[in-house]
Amino acid sequence: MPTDRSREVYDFVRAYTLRHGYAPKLREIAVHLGIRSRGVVHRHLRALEDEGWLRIEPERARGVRLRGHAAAGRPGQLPLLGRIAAGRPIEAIPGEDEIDLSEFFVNHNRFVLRVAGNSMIEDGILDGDMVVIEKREMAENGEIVVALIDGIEATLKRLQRNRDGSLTLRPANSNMPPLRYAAARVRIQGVVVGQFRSYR
Amino acid sequence: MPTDRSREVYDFVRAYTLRHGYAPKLREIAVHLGIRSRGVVHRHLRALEDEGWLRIEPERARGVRLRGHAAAGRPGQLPLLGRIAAGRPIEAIPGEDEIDLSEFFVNHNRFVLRVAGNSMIEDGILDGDMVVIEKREMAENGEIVVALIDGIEATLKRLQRNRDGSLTLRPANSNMPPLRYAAARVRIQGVVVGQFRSYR
DNA sequence: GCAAAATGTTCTCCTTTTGTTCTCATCGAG
DNA sequence: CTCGATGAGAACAAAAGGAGAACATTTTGC
Repeated sequence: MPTDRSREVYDFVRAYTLRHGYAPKLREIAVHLGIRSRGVVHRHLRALEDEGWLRIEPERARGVRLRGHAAAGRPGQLPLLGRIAAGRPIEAIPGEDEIDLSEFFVNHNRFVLRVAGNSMIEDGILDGDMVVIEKREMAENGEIVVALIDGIEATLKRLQRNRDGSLTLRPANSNMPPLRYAAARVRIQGVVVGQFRSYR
Repeated sequence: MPTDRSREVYDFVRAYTLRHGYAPKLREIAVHLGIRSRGVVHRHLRALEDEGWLRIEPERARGVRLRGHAAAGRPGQLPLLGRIAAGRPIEAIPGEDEIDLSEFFVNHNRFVLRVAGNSMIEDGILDGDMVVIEKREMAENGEIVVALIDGIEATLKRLQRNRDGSLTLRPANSNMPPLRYAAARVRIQGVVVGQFRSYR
């Protein structure tokens, strides 16, 4: 959040909007904060917009829109426009016009790993990608896990539990063989819950 | 940790940050520790920064950022633990112990598309993935773009500009042929700047 | 529909607050 | 005594915050 005063502006806009169903005017914001100048308020709103907290419809009275009411006002939201595919322009998806990234990334027990190597390439996890790991010791069949083998070697593989209690770790790469281990040799460190990649 | 007093500073900064979502001002830290001088607090913060416990954004009010695991729990930030690969346990990456997601995702001119189809599968973009698009009309050679063809068909392809001015749109899928169009038929709507995927 | 009022926007000028950098003083341990 | 840690406080640059004028556009009142 930009600054103290901007935060107060945001809090008021948010409270007002939730109560009335529409945004306050600059003057109303100003009065509430004891500011005489609408220009000052506008500057605060602009700062908030730059950091993604809200959107301003230009020249419109009450033209301030909160970004995503669900996320308790945290940034991390992007408009979800629609599907792209072969055929027709981008369609807006009705009822799903915004995607809350924070819900996905705001973590309880998560961290990021940068992936090296191509062992999971057929699952779309490429060299250099970031994977979001949720720290836990248990994992279910078919989940992609960070497994520590013999306490010295950590890998990213898909987990398969065998009937005899042993574990098979399957790479997603036809050139690499699945590896089977006694349960005692493998310690699950976490499970992949997300992945992302930056193109620049 | 540098010294006892620095530890007290750090503890307060951490507690304050986790509770409020933003860092305290130097003055607030000083009051809490019974110090009269902001300069003293600044010296402690500098010492903590030198040892990697936090980061100071210069000249910024509330510009102290916790680093590493301390930051976990704040939206937009996840600890970046290190690389995972074949061989040895997770290594911490020195100097890169934190990744700011909000900087990447929260942006003025971006939106998300859900990808349908497998035309970019060899670039690791799978059916159902989300791609982050930055709205712009220009794109450079080799960038992955959202292209609108003849005003009716939007696709995700890698852009190649040919010498004669025409454009080639290359799928990342050996089963699909590259398509060549006159420049007039193609309108770039945006460029892929990121991608992510949720595993549940 | 039209004019007046209100609203949003941009600007410049100003004060206060904050972070930053100093120097100097104190105190305790080795 | 010397050194390091700590504090006080002054001085300064930058950021944060505000006032108000001027203007364009929208909204409102009739």
